[in-house]
Amino acid sequence: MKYQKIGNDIILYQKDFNLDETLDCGQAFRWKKIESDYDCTYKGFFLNENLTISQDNDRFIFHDTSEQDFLNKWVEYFDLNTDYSELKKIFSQDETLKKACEFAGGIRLLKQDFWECLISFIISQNNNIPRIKIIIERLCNHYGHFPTADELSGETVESLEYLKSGFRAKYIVDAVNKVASGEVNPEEIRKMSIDEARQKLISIKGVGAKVSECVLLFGMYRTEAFPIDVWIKRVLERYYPDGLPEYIKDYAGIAQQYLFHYIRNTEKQGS
DNA sequence: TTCCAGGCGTATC
DNA sequence: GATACGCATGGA
Repeated sequence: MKYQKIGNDIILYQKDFNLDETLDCGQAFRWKKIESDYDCTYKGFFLNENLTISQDNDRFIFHDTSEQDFLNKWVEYFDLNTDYSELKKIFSQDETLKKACEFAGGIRLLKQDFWECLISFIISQNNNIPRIKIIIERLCNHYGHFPTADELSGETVESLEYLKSGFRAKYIVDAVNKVASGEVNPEEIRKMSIDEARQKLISIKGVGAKVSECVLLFGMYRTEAFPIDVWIKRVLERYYPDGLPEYIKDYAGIAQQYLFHYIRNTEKQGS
């Protein structure tokens, strides 16, 4: 990893990384694109650490970031110690995945917070990405940050009405209750086999196969997790009637990100 | 007006 | 165990 400290910024040169593809592909919901003189600039959060990050080709600027924060937080969050060239080489043995990797090869899997992912993907069900972002933003504005399970523990369906999250409010309340009480414990889930972890997560009302898979993939870096939503269902029916290739298994979730972005952005145009 | 959105719970067979 | 349907909300 090649980086240098210049003034208050960290400058990183990095391949296989594109901010638009990574921060606006439906895996994280708290990044906003802002105007700048760079190719693009995003402002957002990991937990409640905020960051403004810009990109010019393979040059990245972590604005107002100490070397310590960069190394301890952001290198981890953006998964910068993983060799995505190597992953894409493995994926590209498959024709469809090869196209997906070529279409948006700058996607990286963000190592997000478990709790934030749990709430975010409960909100995501039968919902669209712009509206998911708005609901999460209302929640964060209300508390001044993304609230913890303890902070939310007094909330009810009625008190959450301002979120306009519809039928999902009762699911948020159940997730809060189960996590705040310790019935669902992230540190225990982290040690479980993936099947045990799925079972545990599904015990929360409003968490089913898809949401639990997203929480494991995005919130616990379980790269073998493979969320199947309406788009991935289409990919599987069209390109993988006999199942996914065995060699992607350990990183199926990362492959899923390339496939999700590919089908969603090629199909939208009505091709 | 109707349809749809990174699904899930419930009823019914 | 599989399948059908309702669900809050808001944009297209």
